[in-house]
Amino acid sequence: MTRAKTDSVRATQTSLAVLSGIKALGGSATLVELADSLEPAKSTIYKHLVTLEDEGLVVERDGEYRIGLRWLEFGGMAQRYDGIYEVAKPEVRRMAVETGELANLMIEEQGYGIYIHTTSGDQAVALDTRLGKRIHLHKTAIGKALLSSFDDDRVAEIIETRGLPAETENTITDRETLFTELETIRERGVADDTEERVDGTGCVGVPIDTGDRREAAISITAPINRLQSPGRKAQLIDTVQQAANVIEVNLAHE
Amino acid sequence: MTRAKTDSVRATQTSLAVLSGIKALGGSATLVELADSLEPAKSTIYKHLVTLEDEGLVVERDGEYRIGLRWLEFGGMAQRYDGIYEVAKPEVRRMAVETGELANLMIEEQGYGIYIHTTSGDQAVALDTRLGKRIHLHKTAIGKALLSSFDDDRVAEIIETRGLPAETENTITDRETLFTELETIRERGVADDTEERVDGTGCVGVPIDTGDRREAAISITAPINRLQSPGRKAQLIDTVQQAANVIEVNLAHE
DNA sequence: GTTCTCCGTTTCGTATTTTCGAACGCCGTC
DNA sequence: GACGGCGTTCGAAAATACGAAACGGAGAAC
Repeated sequence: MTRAKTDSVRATQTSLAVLSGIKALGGSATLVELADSLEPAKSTIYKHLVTLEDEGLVVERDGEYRIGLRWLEFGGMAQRYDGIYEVAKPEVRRMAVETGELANLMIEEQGYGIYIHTTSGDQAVALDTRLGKRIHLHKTAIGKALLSSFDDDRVAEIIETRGLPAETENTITDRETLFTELETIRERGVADDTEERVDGTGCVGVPIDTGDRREAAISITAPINRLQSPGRKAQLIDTVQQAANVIEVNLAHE
Repeated sequence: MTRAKTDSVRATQTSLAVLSGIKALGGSATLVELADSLEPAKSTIYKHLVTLEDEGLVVERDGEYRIGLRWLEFGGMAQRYDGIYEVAKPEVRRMAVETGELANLMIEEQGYGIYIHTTSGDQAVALDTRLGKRIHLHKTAIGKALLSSFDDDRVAEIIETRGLPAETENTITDRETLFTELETIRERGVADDTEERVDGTGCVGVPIDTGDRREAAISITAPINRLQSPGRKAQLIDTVQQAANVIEVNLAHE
């Protein structure tokens, strides 16, 4: 089908396709639903489901298959591998409490940004930026903050492998525009976006100097009406920058 | 009903064995380390690693393979499937803040208990009860609280499939002792343990009535010296029971 | 009560893959 | 300049994942 470098283990890919199928169908699905939406034969999917259930990666309940909690066992391990999560977590929470908005922590992996922690304040927008959510880096302030801490070669490589797909009308889809913006972010020390990923919301984000660990960034997401008030925006930027500072100091002291 | 023994997809199991191998080696490992600790040939493990890396389940960094953040993508989905997580999360946090101890939320799956949320207060013990941690239900107060909300048949089935292995000298390993204890827990409405899973710490936990959702329980973990002071223990029990109440009310109102 | 329908489950033969062990080539160290 | 450790590639043989079709049980329809 696709390019054959060191060709992969097909059965593993099939298993993952089944898992992705469950996810695509909203988190739970019957065998027939999966067979209809996926390529492999029903019996094949069934066999994979049985295998995955044995391993705890899939659970059957009320006649439907859903993602198992075993994923958290490995996920929790990946989440705290760097130690960044544990240091940043209290500061992210403080941002959410102080501002009432949605506060996030992101790490780059394989050219994508992954939210490894999010906390909602009491006026926070309800969004899909949940734990484990994986997005293109160019689509949001926190992702652009991450990109701004990479050198141009690395950014170019990410653009090449992951592309610059649009999400809303405001998403940056042009390579030159993105590089210009990253330069601006590096000068100002803060990234922002206005309805670049989700209509009606925007973010302010800053990168975190993690020493020799993986790059990370934090952000605050807010509805645009609050974000467009200049005083409010300055306040949010201040909060994010202070939090980043605290995290950097604590990381350095570990 | 009966285990039909539709034989499993072996390659998928091998992939998972590789993942478990990485986990067993502390979260990161080289190919040779894995080949030494696992059954399959080096080249086989290598091929699986390449496949898993393509999928984001494994990431290579500094010459070592480690668990990828993609696990959080599915894990986050499993975590919040029931809606229990989001309702309980703020109350668990409140418990941690009020008491300064470690507060936990657990759900049963396939006969095991999985911590789907934990929060540390400012005096909390440092423990391995992290997000996604999977333990035998009989080994800890929160697990016994879960068991106390099941009927005897279901408890018997779990004992049969998962056993009653010991963790410390105080772990309950006898079936009758466990059933007696569960009866006591049902009467008192609260479960506790003293060094039954980890020497030096104990817990108090209560089950949560989740309606028709999956059963859940919350607990507070503390060092035994604080837990053995009667006034303190009563205080912790009170906190846990109140939190459970709030969660139950909020779940019913959804 | 009978038929119909849907869905999970099982069977089975074969072509496809996984698997293994050996060999290769890279890189830093002795 | 050889050595040792490592990730990577190769080819052949064995193992098994796969698909098509059939089974059977539970409701729904009539």
